[in-house]
Amino acid sequence: MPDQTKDRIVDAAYRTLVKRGYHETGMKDIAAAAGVAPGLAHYYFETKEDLLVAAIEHGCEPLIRAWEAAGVSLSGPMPEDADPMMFARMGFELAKEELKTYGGLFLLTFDMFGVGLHNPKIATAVRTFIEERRAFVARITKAVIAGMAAPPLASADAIAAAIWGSLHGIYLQKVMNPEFDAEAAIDALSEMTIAFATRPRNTSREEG
Amino acid sequence: MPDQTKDRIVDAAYRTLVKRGYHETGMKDIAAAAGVAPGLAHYYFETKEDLLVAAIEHGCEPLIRAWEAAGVSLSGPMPEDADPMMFARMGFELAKEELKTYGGLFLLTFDMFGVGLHNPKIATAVRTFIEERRAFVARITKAVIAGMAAPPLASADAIAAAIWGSLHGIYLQKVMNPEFDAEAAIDALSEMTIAFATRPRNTSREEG
DNA sequence: GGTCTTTGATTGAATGACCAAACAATTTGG
DNA sequence: CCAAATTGTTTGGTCATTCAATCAAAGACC
Repeated sequence: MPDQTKDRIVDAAYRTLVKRGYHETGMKDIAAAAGVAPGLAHYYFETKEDLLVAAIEHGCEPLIRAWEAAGVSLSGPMPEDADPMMFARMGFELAKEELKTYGGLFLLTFDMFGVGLHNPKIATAVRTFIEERRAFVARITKAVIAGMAAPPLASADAIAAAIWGSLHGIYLQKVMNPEFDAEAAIDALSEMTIAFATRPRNTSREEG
Repeated sequence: MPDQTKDRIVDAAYRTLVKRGYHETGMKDIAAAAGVAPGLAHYYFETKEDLLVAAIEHGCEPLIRAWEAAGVSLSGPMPEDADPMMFARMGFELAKEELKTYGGLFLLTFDMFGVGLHNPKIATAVRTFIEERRAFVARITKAVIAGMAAPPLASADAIAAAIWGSLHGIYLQKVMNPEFDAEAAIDALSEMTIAFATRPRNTSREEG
């Protein structure tokens, strides 16, 4: 029952951290939620920080599995045969879906960002978290650009950073205010992005 | 010397909070940085939270003054005579400038977001902070849309939310990793946005 | 098969430190 | 002389982490 216990602790940590936030939940709270003595949390995780990143990874699992069920892997390459524009459209649709289904995860993610601002261990976790996902968007972006009639001035990486950033800026607004219409914002982003990707060659060029 | 002292405390709070973060700085640290007894911080600010929002407002002042020097006020209306596209372009340029000049402010802002996730008083401060700035972007967006040959499907508010979100998503990446090329990302966002705003009428329409 | 030993899991209390806020006392300035 | 400003300590509580002690199960030895 040892591994199972560890999982129980991580799951309890996830639920408690989502509900109360990193700085507002103590190790005791997590241990209590897992039905376990306070000391045991430290037996499996040296520090509270380690438990936070474990909780986030735990929370991301279903989301990553959803993506792979849709035929995309976070770290793997793009399927050669598929239409990259289809992935882009699907990405925006999935983003809307995720926000509805995994709201707690986004809450915890922004909490982690906040902690990472002044906590070196969490900061490196945040950096790899961001880079991994941004690189994923960049892969799709690159494929889309390859098929554009009028290729953009900006690099695929820069565009990917803007798109990933926009999605997370929208998530932020939603997390801070549940009344906020995140779907409309993602639709707007989708409209702009897709219009840009499918514009005809003769459009007048702009300089940044 | 009473008001002056209060300002000294707010300024010390701003500097300390930027350097060490909300949860890592104590009232004593702030008081010490202001060269003042610990109790005095509580004399002027009931709670640490109040001091945080005061520090943020203090940090935003130069930025707002810079905008007004450029002829725009955060809360006021758009100037009737000016070209809205010019404001849009200028906005992106100013965003790049701000990130270079007021990096500490953005750090503290994201810290505030993180605190606001589970702190009601800060949460309302964050919501008005976001709404104020998003409304500002929406005003420009509305004016730009009015001049578009092919008006968008999305509402001005939704587009503004996507653009404001994108900027802050880019700020986030920069704050979490100083190596990140935020200027390139803002240029990419600018290119996409302006291309979308200036596209000709006959572009094929997309559905979200 | 029955004791002895080891190992890892688990407990719950103790440690040591920190901090926001409250407060009583002192100073300053008008 | 009074009120506002300022001090520095006290209070009351929290929290991550440590640690010695218990427990259960699995071998090892006879």
